[in-house]
Amino acid sequence: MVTRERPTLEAVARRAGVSRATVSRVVNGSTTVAVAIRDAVNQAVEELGYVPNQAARSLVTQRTESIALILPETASRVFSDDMFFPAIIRGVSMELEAADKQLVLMMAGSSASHDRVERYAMAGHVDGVMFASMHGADPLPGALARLGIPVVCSGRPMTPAEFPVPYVDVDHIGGVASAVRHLLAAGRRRVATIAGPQDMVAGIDRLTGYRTALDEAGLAEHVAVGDFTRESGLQAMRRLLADDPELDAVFVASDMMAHGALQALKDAGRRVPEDVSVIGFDDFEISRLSDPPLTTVRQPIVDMGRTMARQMLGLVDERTDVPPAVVLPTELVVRASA
Amino acid sequence: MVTRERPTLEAVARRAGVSRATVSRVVNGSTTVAVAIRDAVNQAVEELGYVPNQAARSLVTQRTESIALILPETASRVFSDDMFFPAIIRGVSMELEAADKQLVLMMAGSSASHDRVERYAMAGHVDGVMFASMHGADPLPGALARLGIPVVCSGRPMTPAEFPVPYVDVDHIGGVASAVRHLLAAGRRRVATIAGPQDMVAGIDRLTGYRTALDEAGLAEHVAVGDFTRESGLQAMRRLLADDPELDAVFVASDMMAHGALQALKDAGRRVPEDVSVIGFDDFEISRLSDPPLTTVRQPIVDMGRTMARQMLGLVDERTDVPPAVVLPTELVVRASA
DNA sequence: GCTTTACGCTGTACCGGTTAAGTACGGGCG
DNA sequence: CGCCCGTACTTAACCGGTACAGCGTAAAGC
Repeated sequence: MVTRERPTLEAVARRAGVSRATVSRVVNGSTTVAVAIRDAVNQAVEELGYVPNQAARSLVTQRTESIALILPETASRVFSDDMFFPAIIRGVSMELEAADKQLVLMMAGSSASHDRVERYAMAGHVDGVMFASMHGADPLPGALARLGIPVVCSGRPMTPAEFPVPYVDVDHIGGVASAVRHLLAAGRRRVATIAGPQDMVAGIDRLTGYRTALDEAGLAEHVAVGDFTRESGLQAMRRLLADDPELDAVFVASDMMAHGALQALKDAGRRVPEDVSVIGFDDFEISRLSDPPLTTVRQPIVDMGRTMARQMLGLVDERTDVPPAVVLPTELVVRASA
Repeated sequence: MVTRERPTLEAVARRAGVSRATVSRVVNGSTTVAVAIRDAVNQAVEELGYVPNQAARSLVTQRTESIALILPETASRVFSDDMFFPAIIRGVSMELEAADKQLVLMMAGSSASHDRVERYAMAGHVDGVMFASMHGADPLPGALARLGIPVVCSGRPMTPAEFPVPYVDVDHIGGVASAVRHLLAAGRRRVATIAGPQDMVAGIDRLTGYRTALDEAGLAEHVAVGDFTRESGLQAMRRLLADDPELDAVFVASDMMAHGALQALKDAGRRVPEDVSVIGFDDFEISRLSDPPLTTVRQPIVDMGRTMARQMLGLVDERTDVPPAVVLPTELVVRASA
């Protein structure tokens, strides 16, 4: 490997016949440089193909211009993770790119990798850390924030955090409630739900939304709990049907579970939506393609990523107007299943 | 933001009553340090919570311990991208993590971002660059390699590259050929294909595999071209059926297109696999769940990621045994559709 | 005409590590 | 006993930038 010598400031300075400091000012776009000199420097930069060395720059500025995004390396990978995280990454990446910051991706989950993340952030390798974790009880975000490192989370933290961390979340409760109201407005009266895991904010809040809407209507609730996977949705739907063969609608707390539920309903000879209406949550691409296409609550995942990134950029710039919490709206997407 | 002062080598040295150099040697695990001193230093490190500053280290070692992964930011996002890249990322990430290297993610595609990537790599911010691009005609990998920067590509480059770049690919041709032979062995004789875009290696090679197997059997080929999307698969299947209503099998060059084809076949009243056998390529999760479950050629995407990363690690270590090309095996996964 | 002020550039001290060269010291050997 | 040598540490010179103090020059002020 020939790693061609990269030209340094010094080299550019010599060639342009000025001092290192002047070249630095030109490169960093200072205004107080005479036009003639600026042009000469720029020409030298051009000719030598000079690119500033980031390590040297970081050393003195104490900034790296890069931001870490931590993904939980869920030991048992859930299929929906493969739909969720890419969208988050895309959103984050768009926003960071616009700000000319770099994105460093890290997996965390094991306590070993926890340490890794902490040490990494402490080593000053990044200017801030974003958590795409959906498990809100993680102590790491708070720990880093306590150390003065800018942190943003996706999803409201579950523990009321002694050290509060800015977060962005979506309006689970409002979205679910309006979905359930949609079912009620269509005349459904035996509305069940397949809830998500109750140790995640997303699972909890979506169940709350369901309860809210049912309370309003004075109807009895009917809950089965799944773990967001398709298989668990299938099982949960079977249980619901066994408990109440007459149910006429079900709100399912994730699209993957909803697809499992559709399968169970088909197996049980129920027609969707004629016999049973189904509404999911997520609005993944596949939900447009299922049979029938799934009515679902869309959460703006790419926007979550963008928003996280924007908050992060605000934090690293030490702006004071960074909101401690942003809750993005959800939207009911009506298709054939309800 | 209180950015608590991070302790430096100097601080640790003072506390341990030794010189900076000695602390450095302890931290980097040099053997020529007396046990007593080593322990004293380690204790001081512990007490102060010392973490070496990466920028300072990089400045002198000329290594950053991080590797970039470039994803093409396909302007018109294809759904399958959302299945492919996460798997690549996962593979890469596993391997890099094991080697204690960081992963920097960058999107590229626009020529502006091209520049960005080039400057970024040149700035010495990463030790090497991996391209997860599937469009093999990109000049950037070659350009970086020429500058002496370690580069690895996923997918055989299309242009025979004046400056060769190590790559990892899968055995498209062999996998497709065995899929088609599977169809022939089941007695199918009018075997069509829905090919991928002919400006991508994956599209070209998979078509070649189909042709190879059909040539062997002395059968006529029947080709429609899609662009790897579900919709294009649906359209292509319609064309194939219109051209030859008697066809009894089709190899489809991607799972997404295969799902479109299944739809078109259903619309046309054909039963799968009774009337028409269908085989896809990719083995995405959804293919297990389709109706009928899709027989498909699996490509080991996570392994591709791992392999890329391993090659990259070899390159940055300047090992001489880094293979210029690795071709991973594909595997026919037989389900109900063929 | 001489001082004051502003401007624009240079010199240089850092940033926090690594590492080659230098030094102190104890032990083996002639 | 003096010499040499290896071991284990310290000293100091970088790495490649940034930023601040300082200085020369020219325009403005009186």
